[in-house]
Amino acid sequence: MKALTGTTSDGRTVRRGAAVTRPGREATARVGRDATIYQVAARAGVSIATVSRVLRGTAPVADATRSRVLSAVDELRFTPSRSARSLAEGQHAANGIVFPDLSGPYFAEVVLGYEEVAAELGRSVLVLSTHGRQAARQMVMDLASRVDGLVILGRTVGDDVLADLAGRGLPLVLMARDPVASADTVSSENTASARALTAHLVHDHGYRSFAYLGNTTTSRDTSQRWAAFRSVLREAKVPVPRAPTPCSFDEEDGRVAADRLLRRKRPRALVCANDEIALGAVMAAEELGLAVPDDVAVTGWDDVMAARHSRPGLTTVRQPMRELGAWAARRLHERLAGDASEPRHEVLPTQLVQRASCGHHQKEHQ
Amino acid sequence: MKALTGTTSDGRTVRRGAAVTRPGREATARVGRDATIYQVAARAGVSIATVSRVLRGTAPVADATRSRVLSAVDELRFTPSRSARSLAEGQHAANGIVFPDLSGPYFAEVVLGYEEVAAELGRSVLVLSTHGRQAARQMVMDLASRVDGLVILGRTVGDDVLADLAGRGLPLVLMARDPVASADTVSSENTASARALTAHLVHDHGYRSFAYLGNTTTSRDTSQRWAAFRSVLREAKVPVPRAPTPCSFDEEDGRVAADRLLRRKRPRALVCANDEIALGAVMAAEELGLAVPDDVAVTGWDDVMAARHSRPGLTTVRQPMRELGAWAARRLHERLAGDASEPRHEVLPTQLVQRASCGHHQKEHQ
DNA sequence: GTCGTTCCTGTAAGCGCTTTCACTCCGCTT
DNA sequence: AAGCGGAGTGAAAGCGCTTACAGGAACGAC
Repeated sequence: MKALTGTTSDGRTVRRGAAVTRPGREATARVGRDATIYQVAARAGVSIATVSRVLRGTAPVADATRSRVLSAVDELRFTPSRSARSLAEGQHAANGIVFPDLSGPYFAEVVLGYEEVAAELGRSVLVLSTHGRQAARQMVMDLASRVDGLVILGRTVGDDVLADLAGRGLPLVLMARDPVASADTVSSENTASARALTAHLVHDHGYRSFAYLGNTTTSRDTSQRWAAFRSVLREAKVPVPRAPTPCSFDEEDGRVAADRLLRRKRPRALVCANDEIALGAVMAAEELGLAVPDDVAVTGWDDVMAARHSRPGLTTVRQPMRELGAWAARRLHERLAGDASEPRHEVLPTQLVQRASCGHHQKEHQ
Repeated sequence: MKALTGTTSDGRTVRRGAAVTRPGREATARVGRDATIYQVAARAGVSIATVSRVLRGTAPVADATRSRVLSAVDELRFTPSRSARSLAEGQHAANGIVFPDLSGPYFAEVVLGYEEVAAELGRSVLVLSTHGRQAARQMVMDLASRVDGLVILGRTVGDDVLADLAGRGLPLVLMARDPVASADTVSSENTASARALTAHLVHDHGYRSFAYLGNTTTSRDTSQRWAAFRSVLREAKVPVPRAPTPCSFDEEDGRVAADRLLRRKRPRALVCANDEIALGAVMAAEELGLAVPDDVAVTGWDDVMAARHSRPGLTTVRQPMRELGAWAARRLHERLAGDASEPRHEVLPTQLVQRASCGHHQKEHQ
């Protein structure tokens, strides 16, 4: 290492010095300039290559050298710069998840399941909620440049964006969305369970007039449920509502929509696109002096916590929210590990949960 | 631009070529190599500096040049590399949020409020849930190297980690945690509302025997509530429980803890550290054939959705969960914008929500 | 005409890592 | 005694941007 060391650290010292005095850098709140690998190398009397090797364990390093490097790292509280590493490696060791809105237990649970597995696999996770903003495309593209792979929920962004992303070779996992390009997809089962739910209402309870609450254009999940709902009614020769009663996916909107609906007609059963709408609907019914389920039956979807505690207990369909996120995280990881097999389209099972809001049963569950 | 252009693009072309053929790069799933600023520059017949200027708008560029660059960008579907930009700028344009666990409506709402504001301010957000993992320190440090600022909830990590982070000049906002170093903090009001809640139970309802359910060591919030609860009892000369009944913050644990407790003693009122525990406790009471609130009163904290829908309605204290996240995001942004003023310690107001689970009132809130 | 000025643009030096290549020792074989 | 292979290390080229600095050109003003 003779004179070389000196040269190295000197050369670098000059650079650093120049950088520090360099004007024009906006004054961020950052104060204590982090140590760089050059400083560590200088202190340990080795080259930066060796420091890197010690830290990453990519090549044998003599014990004596290693420990010198390690103490230098320690003394300087050195933490390698993530962006420099990413730039050099061409990887981020991070992946993202995009959803239309984080509100509501559904998205929260999905993100939880995702984060847990991703963290386990050593990947950082970036979240982006588009909130239906106009700038969604831009935001997603920006996110894309920070990650190695992306999970996208529902119809957050258009097919063109997906195609663009896929075209860049960015591994994608789509959730609750129709397959696009070469991306993997995960969703939970909708058709069979929506059929089972509707059949239960028609055949076990004998209801003959229905309404469906919820938007069916913003999500593949709900449009599938709506379609299954209709087909069961049609097959049973029960009047089929022309269209769903539009309503966004929160409680207040469910309450308002149900209130308006119940003042006009009086369907015997309200099938709602998710639990929050359903809970809002129950509230609206009670405000109008209608008893649930005796005057009007109500069902939800998801089986969120409040569904279990509400009065009456809400009949709903449980979907494996965390598992959806977890599956996506695992699949993305496989892709990033080099799996180039055909896209997979996973459908996770759901479960009909009968409680009191849809009517009284023989063996009451609640 | 004469021969210069040629030189530039050539020189770069050689580099790129070398990079592409360069062996050893692990085969990630990435396929379609993204375009770089060099290719855009070559195509538009300008230097990379000009491309950068067009894209960032940092200096005047002739209209003709600008449009040539823009078309090149378009044709090549160029998206600047985020890591290169971060490295050059010394900034990430991202910030992170760390919490012990994402489960439960509380954390979900905080994160939502945070994400919404951060995104609005043009910052990407990284989330990290430590899940009480051993590697928490490592994970947080890793996260720290990817962001310009960090929000940390509760006692996720030790003071030493915080000091280290702060020492590096990383702006920090602490939530629901005792002030440390020079970090800003936000929390919601605990003492006054816990006093009001307890006083209501003692004075308005006249209860004389109490239990407190929930861990008080893992969070400043709950330990403050516990302290306030005790002091009101002491002042009212009501027997004070020696210690809280330990119980983690989920429903199932609440149910189990309450079940065990109610089989031994029979406190007249159960004050719970959050709504989930309370809901679990209500369930346990009912399973034991006890009526809520007639045999045993129960109160929660947070006012999550299920609290409103449960039977009986849960008396609780509403805390501005989203606003906590939003405040943190805004404060962090101010810090990053250069605000170097004294650390702020914000306390957001809460609100006592009286429903039926604590006993019957004159004017029933339901 | 000459001399600022104002506009545009290019050159090149970083930013802080990773990794290839080359080279020096050493201990062992033949 | 010459050769070989492996272990350990350093030099330097990249990774893809941003930006200070240095002109060149066009335009008025005197």
